[in-house]
Amino acid sequence: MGVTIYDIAKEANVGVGTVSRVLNNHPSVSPETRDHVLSVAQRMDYRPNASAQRLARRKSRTITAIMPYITNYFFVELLGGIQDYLFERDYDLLLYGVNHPKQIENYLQRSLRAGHSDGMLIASIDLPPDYTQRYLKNNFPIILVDRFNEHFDSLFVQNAEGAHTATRYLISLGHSRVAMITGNAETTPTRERAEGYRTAVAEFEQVSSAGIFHPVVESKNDGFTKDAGYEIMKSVLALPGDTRPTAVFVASDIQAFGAMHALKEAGLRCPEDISIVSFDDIELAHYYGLTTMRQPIRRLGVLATERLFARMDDPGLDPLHRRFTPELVIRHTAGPPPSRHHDV
Amino acid sequence: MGVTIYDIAKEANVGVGTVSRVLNNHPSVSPETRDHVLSVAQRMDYRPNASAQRLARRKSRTITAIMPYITNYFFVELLGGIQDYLFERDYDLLLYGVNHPKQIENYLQRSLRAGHSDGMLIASIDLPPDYTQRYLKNNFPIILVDRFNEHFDSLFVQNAEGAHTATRYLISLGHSRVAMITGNAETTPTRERAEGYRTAVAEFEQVSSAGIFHPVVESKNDGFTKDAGYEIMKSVLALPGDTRPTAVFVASDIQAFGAMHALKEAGLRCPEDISIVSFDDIELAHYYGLTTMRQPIRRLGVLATERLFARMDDPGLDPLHRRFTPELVIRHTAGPPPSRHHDV
DNA sequence: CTTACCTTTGGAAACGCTTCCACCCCTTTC
DNA sequence: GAAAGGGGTGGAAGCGTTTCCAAAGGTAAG
Repeated sequence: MGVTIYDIAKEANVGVGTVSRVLNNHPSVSPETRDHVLSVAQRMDYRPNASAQRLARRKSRTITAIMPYITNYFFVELLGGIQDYLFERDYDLLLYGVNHPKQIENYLQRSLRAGHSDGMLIASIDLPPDYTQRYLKNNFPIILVDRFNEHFDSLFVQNAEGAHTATRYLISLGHSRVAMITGNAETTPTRERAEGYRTAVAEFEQVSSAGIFHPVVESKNDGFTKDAGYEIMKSVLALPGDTRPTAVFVASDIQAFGAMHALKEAGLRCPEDISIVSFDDIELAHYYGLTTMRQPIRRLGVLATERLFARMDDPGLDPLHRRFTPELVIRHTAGPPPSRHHDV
Repeated sequence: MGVTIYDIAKEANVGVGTVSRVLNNHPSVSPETRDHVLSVAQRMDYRPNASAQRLARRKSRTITAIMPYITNYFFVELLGGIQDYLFERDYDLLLYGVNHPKQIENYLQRSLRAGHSDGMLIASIDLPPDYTQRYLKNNFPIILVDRFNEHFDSLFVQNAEGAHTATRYLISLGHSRVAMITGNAETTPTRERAEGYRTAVAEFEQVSSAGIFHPVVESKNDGFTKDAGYEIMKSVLALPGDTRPTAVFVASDIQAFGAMHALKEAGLRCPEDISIVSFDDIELAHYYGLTTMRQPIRRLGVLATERLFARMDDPGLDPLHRRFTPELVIRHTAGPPPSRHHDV
């Protein structure tokens, strides 16, 4: 049906080898032959067959990315970074967006087919152990983003350190009763950020924790939603007066939006009545004056892809584990606790 | 290097045809042969070669999606719909995200290679005329989303009608001096929505327009950003008192957020002092009580993909043009104009 | 004039699968 | 007992490239 290089070869009175060389800009072709073949190809509206090229080259010029559709901004930012890099390299991107955890296994399975793609980026997903083995065995180039695995290149932010910094900042403002609002209990970011929070609280004798609050029911997006933040903050506010925190570390900006809404509804002001520091620094955070921990998401995408190409070039590379320290961005949602505030 | 069906055939003492039939669940294989071949394949850790399959089948089981990274929410929602559908069908998604308009040409070029993908979804992008011809000539299955083209299936929202409804709603509340805030002038959604706005205003003698306001300088995302909304609203507020509108139709939720911020900064309340109706109904709109026109984005993604599969099955289908009417979602940012308000 | 080398070329083999055709053997039917 | 049919199988051909090898022709050196 389509025009093949054989058709071109016949029409141009040359061999298929020559046609192929012309089309691939191979140096050893005379200029006249090149021009002639090119003009014939154009005239016949030749379109190379991608599948045949992939098979013959044993390269797909495609990479796969697997990531959850969770927390939109993260996804879009990361993808933007990845695609910028791929565009330069003329690589295609095969995207597996995870809407439901059950899809992960299926996606990993598909990615295992030979010649499917030349490498893979896995973001915000814990790689199942059996697949760890299989990928290692095939020596398939894999980079983990926002997750750590000793066997693979991993780029991730230091959740615990970030949470620690955020909590210490609240304490440094004078708060002695703090709380944490976070996502579903068993998830990696929640676990790590809670750890940082606990450590910070434990460092100060005079500071006590009013608790770490999770969504009551397992909620979507690992619990990192505005609605979850709203509901959780309501239950925090329902605490008896003397056990109620004056400051809350919220594990994500998106939850912080919900939490602030609950505050407003309860007639409380932020930061005058309750201070909030959150995590992520999504675009809207700037807009709503959120004091938060910044993650360099787009940069993570670019660097991960860069590393993937390095590994595709040289699969023997030792796993590289690169941590990024989130940075405190001070805006207007955290201040001194009410008592002190009144002293001023 | 990898295990091929020839290796399996030899090991299992059968022909390659049989191996292929087993792996593809072809009916005419005896149960014993099937089990035996399957166990050999498993033992040898056989992984089919995707490129070879694509070449031999003349099908890639992949579809391409091209869309701008503009207005995050739209992108993510649409992609979610597309991927849900593809997952069921066991198809892969090749994503070309457009960060810069110059990339479009390159992406279209790549998609033109034979065997690259079985069909394509193009969202929020005007197809260049020369490519229209080329795709038509190849009879390549293409679906347009959020854009209209007579030659291809198109699914799109009725921007003009939506804008018309929004503006009429403001007028029905009693506003007689309204304005519109929108994106960069030459873009399709801006053009269409402005048209609906103009029509609505023209229908009422007693109503006058305070103008249609675009970003002063061309801004990113076609001008649909919070910052643009903020800046534009500031210039609207700078209008002399008697020419200042009491209601504004903002062409996107994201700009409305910025506009509301400008209002707040100027000490004005919404809707008491100035009413706002916007367009899109992104997730946050609900949260901030925005009265807006809802677009069924995710549904658009699902239906577009469904149609793409129908077309891949039968490329002879006549182009289908399906319009979706945006729906007015009344929340709390639009009310009667100040004068009337005081009368109450 | 011979040898050596370089540039350019043609074409076969390989990539790893699917599919079609021919064939075998076993039932069923008359 | 012969003919017809059908399930199961082997293997060749084909998908459309790339790449390697051999060879042709030309030029430079001896």
